[in-house]
Amino acid sequence: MAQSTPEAGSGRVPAEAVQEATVPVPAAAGSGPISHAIFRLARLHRMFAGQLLRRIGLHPGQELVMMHLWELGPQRQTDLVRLLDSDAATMTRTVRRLEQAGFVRRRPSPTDRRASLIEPTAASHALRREVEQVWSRLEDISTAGLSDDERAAALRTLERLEHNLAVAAADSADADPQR
Amino acid sequence: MAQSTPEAGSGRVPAEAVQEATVPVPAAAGSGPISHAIFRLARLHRMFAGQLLRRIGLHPGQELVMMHLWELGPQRQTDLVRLLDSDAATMTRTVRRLEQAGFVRRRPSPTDRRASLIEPTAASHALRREVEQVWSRLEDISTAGLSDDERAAALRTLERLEHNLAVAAADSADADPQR
DNA sequence: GTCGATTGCCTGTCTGAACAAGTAAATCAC
DNA sequence: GTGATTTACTTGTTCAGACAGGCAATCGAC
Repeated sequence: MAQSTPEAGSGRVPAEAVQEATVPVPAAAGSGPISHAIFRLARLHRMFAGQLLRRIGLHPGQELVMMHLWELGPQRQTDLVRLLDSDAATMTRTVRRLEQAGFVRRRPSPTDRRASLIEPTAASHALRREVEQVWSRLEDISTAGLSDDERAAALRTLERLEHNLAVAAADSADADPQR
Repeated sequence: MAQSTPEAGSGRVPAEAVQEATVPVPAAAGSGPISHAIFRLARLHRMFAGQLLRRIGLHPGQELVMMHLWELGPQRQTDLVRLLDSDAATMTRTVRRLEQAGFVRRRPSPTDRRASLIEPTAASHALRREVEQVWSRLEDISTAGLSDDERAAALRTLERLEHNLAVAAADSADADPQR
């Protein structure tokens, strides 16, 4: 988040200052306004989520692993990778850190000696409500001042952009099938 | 991006498969639908930008530094940090890598012996058009099938969400001014 | 059964991003 | 001018994420 607001620290933040901080890339923004907006929104959103998660002892990304484990029960790493559309290498390290933090435990799979089952610990269940509060807080903040209709419209917009990118990714993926 | 589409690789990707890949977090998504949509959109967008940038020899983030240098001319690192709303430490390393890649050069500031001026090299100017093409391509893909009105509406939506988060960030920043 | 391919997982490496801490130069207060 | 503070930058550490490579267990074709 860097220095957030250099001139702040004392009193109220004027609306212009917020507007300023909202548009950190005024110069090169002319090129792709929507792309730039996605980029900036993503930055802020991730930063905010990171702040909230830090207070409960999780790093961004770890909460998603835990949520899946809480909902679905013990999973192999491969399953987690598929659920999160993540990377096996990243999952190896994320699980190890969660294990070191005491939030998950590994148990050898009874049917496949290559795999191990990752399961949430009892200690982790205390986190669950906090994680849900973080998500709910994030949602409230993001959609502050929006009516139900506007939220539905915003969701459709986001999903439409996502769908466009997903289709393009799938197209370019089977355009060069060298993997 | 991981394995994109496990069952693909042969022919066309059915719409359901795209939809599947579009929603990698179906389970825990019920909590904050908009937050989740932002998260997924951001992931895809970043991944796509990364793919395009990789072909021209840049890593995500580096292109923003270069765009500012091309537009504004030589800048101190502090200026770049402020323009990108980034971090001084990150900027130190990013500039070093761009320097090693031959895209920027450092020159000591004539007026401030603490600072150095970062300037784009002649070699870097060949990149400029390619970077602009990447941004334009990304914009086209993201907004495919949207009318001008819909693009404007999407932009307003994104900026509204961004504004909400920016205000909340500013508020929580001057709520605890211990920094 | 045996051999080859696939699957599950790990390590190494490189990148951005964030935080903490430190150094050196410039600026401000007196 | 002297001392305290601020500024510009660097380094160290830790995290996620992506890619390459590698090992061992499993599965499939034969």
